[in-house]
Amino acid sequence: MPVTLQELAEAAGVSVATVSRALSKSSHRVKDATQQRIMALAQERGYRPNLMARGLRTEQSFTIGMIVDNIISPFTPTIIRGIQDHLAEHHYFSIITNGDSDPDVENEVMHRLISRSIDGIIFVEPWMRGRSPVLDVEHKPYVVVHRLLGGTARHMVMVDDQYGAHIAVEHLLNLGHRTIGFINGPRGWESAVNRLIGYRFGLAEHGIAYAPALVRDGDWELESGYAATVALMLLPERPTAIFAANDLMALGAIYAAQDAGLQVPRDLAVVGYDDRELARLSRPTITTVTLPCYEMGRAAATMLLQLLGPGAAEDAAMAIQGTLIVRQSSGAPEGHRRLVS
Amino acid sequence: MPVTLQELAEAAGVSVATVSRALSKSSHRVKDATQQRIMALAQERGYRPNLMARGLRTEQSFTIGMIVDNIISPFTPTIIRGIQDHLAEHHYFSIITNGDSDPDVENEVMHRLISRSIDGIIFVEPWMRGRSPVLDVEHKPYVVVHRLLGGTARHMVMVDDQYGAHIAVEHLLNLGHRTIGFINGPRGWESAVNRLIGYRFGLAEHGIAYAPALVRDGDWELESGYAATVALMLLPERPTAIFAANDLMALGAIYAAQDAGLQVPRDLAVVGYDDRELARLSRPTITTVTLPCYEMGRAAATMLLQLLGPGAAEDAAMAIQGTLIVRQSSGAPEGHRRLVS
DNA sequence: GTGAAAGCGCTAACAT
DNA sequence: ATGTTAGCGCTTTCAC
Repeated sequence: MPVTLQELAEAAGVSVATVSRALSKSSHRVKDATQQRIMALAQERGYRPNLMARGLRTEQSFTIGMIVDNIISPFTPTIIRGIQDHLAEHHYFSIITNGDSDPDVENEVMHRLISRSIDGIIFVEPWMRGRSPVLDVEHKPYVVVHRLLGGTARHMVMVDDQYGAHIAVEHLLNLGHRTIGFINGPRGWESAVNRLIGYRFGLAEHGIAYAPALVRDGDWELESGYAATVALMLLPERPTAIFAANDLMALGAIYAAQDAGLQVPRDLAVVGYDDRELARLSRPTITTVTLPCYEMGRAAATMLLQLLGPGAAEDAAMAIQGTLIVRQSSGAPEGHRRLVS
Repeated sequence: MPVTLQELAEAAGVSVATVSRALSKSSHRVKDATQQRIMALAQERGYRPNLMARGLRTEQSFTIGMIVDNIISPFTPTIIRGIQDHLAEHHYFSIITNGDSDPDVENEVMHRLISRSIDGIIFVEPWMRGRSPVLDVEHKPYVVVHRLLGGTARHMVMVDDQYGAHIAVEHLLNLGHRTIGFINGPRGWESAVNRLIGYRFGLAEHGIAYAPALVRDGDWELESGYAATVALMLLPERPTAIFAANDLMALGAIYAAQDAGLQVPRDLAVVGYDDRELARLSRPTITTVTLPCYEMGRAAATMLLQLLGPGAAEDAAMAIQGTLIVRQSSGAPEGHRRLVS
């Protein structure tokens, strides 16, 4: 049977109140001698507070809920890890549940989490529209990470997609490319919109006119990258480089180029996005922009714990920047000097 | 403020005990009329039981702990998903923590989980040796999934690696191969030992003598698969097929073959293990044996909930079988992925 | 500086 | 069939 405060109190010859005070940094002070004695005793008997009892009393569980869309999805585990590492440093634990792309499931799960007296919630790629009336009413703070389909949340952490697309395109421009195809994600995705902005901004900076024909909408899958590349190769002014909005489509682009007898990067440079494992394994390896999942997770956890602390809860939206990882698939095109590594 | 039993009791004009009984299937019966009235009232006011309070009383939290080695690892999320899906069906939640390949961390985390009154624990690829004195003393049941470094646990769910290796080799034998190289994992890994047994058993079944020279130890990484293949190709009796103990090394084998001017599968057939994403993306796509992570997770959760229920807790060890996925690398006639839609 | 006592929301043994 | 009561382990006034 686990050791309780009462047992400690009897053994030390004091009251439970004193033991409680000695073990937690309470406002009331305890005489140093007794404090030492009690702490030694607790150590010796292996006392561990019953957190359910404490939570019942203090209305604080040191547990937060996480509603992820699906834990089996490429970026989610890394985001979770970022969250958990920060939580662990503050002695918080997390209960993770899947929302399964269903607002009803998310809603039900939210209630069940509240039922467990969690202190707050982090939504990872949720399907709800950014505001949760339920949580607002219950005064449970929440933070949204990575994706938000419409609406805005008061507290959120996103990727800086404009920046990411910008550095990708800039890399190709610095290599001397002037005709750069862009295989984007499907219309309607926030990240697709922002990556297009970043792409256009990069071109504009270098005084290159935007040509809509160079932009194709993929669906994030390899096949769509392949098809888009085939189409781009048929253009009168053939692109010498392609920026794909994710690594999967970039790999499709590479396969299409190879099937057309082109060599990557010699005949066609390719840059991806996400830095998935495949970008390190493919031949050639793929130059890509990292999705800063771990950092986003950490940022979200930091934000939530701040909300849990004292002080005003101001609205906050963070955008985390990825970095460019240069690999084999991008290279200086023939006749051009490599300007930046 | 959340609705409590007491509020419901006052509103219904009965005692809290009656409300409690009406809402939970207690052994004591409540008059149908009052029961209906109370349930309607609870529904109307959105009553949700405070699970911390209930847990404090019943010593049951309907929460289990999960200690995974690292949530960012290829198989873990799928195992977790399997566990969570089964738990959800029984209204259990799970608290997931990382053990980080460190028995001390695992131990500390275990204590902190107990402190939260979890009902049981599932270890996913743990570093502890199979038995936890702490949990045994606390009478907290636990199940180990997927990997166990030495020792045995009373309750565990593993992969049937002998079977997996067997069907892989059998596939190659059925294709007519007689000299089959085997790139295994490092010595000392349980799964490497078992996969070797499966390999040898497959050969023996077809009356083929075991040739130690055909077996190489890799370290699970792509490069080791590459190096092993280069070595195997130099043998006097060159293998016409290679079975690699994971997909990464299989990809290394394919690259080595390609660099040697050989075509896969025409000149060398390759079979992997795990069915990672890369097996579907590489060129050629890789024939492989699935690691039944989801099923293992489900089995583990089932086992644990059984332990939590009434009845004797017999020791149990399950081995789950994967299946063979035939793709291009072993010469599947119609295993080609469609690239253009 | 320490103790006594109340109570968080719930269930279960004991009454009626 | 329902009410009364005790208590799970803890924190926190309120006394002294």
